[in-house]
This record gives sequence, C-alpha cells and structure tokens, in this order.
Amino acid sequence: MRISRNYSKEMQGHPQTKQRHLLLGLIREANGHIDAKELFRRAASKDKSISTATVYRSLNLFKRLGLVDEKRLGQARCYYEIKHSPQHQHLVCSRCGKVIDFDCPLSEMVDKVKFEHGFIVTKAEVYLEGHCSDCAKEKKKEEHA
Amino acid sequence: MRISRNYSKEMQGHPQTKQRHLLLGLIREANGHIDAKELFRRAASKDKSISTATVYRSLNLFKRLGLVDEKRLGQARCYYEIKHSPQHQHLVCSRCGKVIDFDCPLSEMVDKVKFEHGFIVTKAEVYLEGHCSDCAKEKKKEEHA
DNA sequence: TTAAGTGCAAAGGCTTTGCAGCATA
DNA sequence: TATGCTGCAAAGCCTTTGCACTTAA
Repeated sequence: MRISRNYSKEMQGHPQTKQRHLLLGLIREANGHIDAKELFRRAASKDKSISTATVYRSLNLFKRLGLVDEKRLGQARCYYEIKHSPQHQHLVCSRCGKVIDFDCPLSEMVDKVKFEHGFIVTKAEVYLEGHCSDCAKEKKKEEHA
Repeated sequence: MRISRNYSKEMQGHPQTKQRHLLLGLIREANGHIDAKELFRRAASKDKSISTATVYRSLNLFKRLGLVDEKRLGQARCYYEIKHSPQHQHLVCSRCGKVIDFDCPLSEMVDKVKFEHGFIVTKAEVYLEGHCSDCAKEKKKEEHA
C-alpha cells in the first residue's frame, strides 16, 4: 500500500524544502524587482551550498504554481515578484536604472480589447521607460551648463 | 587631405551595406513581430553567406539609430519592428502564441506619472496576455465537453 | 583609398539538464 | 522508506567579440 505524502498547501503537492522556503522568503522581502542572479546572490549569503540550478528550478516551479510573477523590465532582465502583492506597474529610468512602482487602472483597457478583439486578458503589464525626477533634473542642469 | 565619406541619410553616418539593406527590408516586410533568429533564417535564405554576428550587430545599430524598436513579448523573446510604423501595443495569446496589434492611447497615463512621480516617459509599452477570440471559443468548447 | 563592416569561430552570459546522493513527508 | 529535490558540472541557448579579410563611398 502506498502512503500519500503530506505536502504543504502553498506548494500544492510539491515538498517544502529549506531552499524553497529561503527563496520564497527572499522574493517576498524583495517586494518585487529581484532577478535570478540577485536572488542567487542573496540566497548564497544565507546558505553557501545553494546552487543556481536550484534557484532556476524553484523560480520555474513558483511560476508554474502561480506563486510568483515574471516581468521583463529594462534590458531584457527578468524580475520576479510575489503574485499576491498589490497589482502595480513599473516605471524604469533609462539613466539610473531605478524601478518605480505606480498604480495603473487597467480595467478600461481590458474592456476595450475584449470589445474590439474578443480578447480575454489574463495578464497585463505596462512598461514605461524614461527619466525619473532626479535624472530629469540632472539632465536639465547639464543642458544649461 | 582627408576626403569625407558619403553616407546614406537613413544610416546617419554609417555606410549602407547590402546586408543592412537586406535586414532592414526584411524587418519592414515582417511588419513588426520578428525576432533575431527568424530574421537570420530569412536573411540566410536570400544570402547564404550572412552571419548571425551581422544580424545582431545590425539590430544593435538600428536600435541605436532609432530605426527599429525592440519589444519583449511572451517568453522573453525579443521582437523588432520599424519605428515609424504607427504606434501600437500588443496582445499575446498564451495558448496559440498569436500576436495581435491594438491601438492604445497612452497620453493619459503619461500625464499621470509625470504629475504623480515627476517621471518623464520616453518609451511606453503595454503587454496584455490572455486568450484570443479563437482560443477563447476553443476553451469554452473544451469546458462543455 | 581607408575607415568601417563582414564572416568565422571562439568566448560570454544566463538557463537548463543528467546524474548520483540526500532529505522531506 | 521512497519519491522527488539538491548540488555539481556539463551542456545548451542566444548574443557578443577578436581577428583578418573585404567593401562602400
């Protein structure tokens, strides 16, 4: 007889390991805006033996389970964030690389594409690139000099 | 005495070569939605000796000159399109991978982030993922079956 | 003529995978 | 205890780069 294993709810049938726990915690702490490389760096500082393979495998699992969201920001970098963090979009400064969150009501847009194209939106991302207020000031200064 | 070279206007000081001409033509033909790999495939079918290095170098040049726009759609793939094609955004179907253009007035959003964050937008992208009308129908059928 | 572009092949990042050993439930 | 995760190292992608040759203007 096969005894079924007792999995954690969060992991939906996948065993909870100390690595996954650590990684999910770090992603949560990062509050959006952490990429695989940085996640590995932070994880390794708390657990020297962790490998990049585990980081990537865990990220893929989290994505599949819908625990984290993957976003492509700036120069093709992927950032990960916990899915249940409040819905927000990103401003990326092309001078200093700063990433700023902003609220963005998308419901109008979602309705519009449903009406015009019969398209059912399941995921929405807005990416605005430009100059943050600091860099905009710097730029002005440079132009006057 | 140094004789200045006679560069084409489009290339803004960079010599026009048959490779660049071919590539730009193919990007134009593709009317948005072509990635580096596919661009190389099509280019190679017209000029067997072209190399991937030239494709990537040309794409980087075109980006720098502002001739093409780079967009990240779907699974981290980069697509390229001629910049002067009318401003539009993308709907990506997560079932069949279809990419649909749609008009999307962004001026309100641009004003909002300027007012709220002092952020000056230079580039805006909206990415909506979901089910296109065909796949939405298919999905409904499956659910009733 | 000559600065710049090209092809080739090698190197660089990032991500995935095979395998043997380890650990969770 | 057994399934499935982990670390390691190797392999796989895609993209960039060094070098000698070629070409546009």
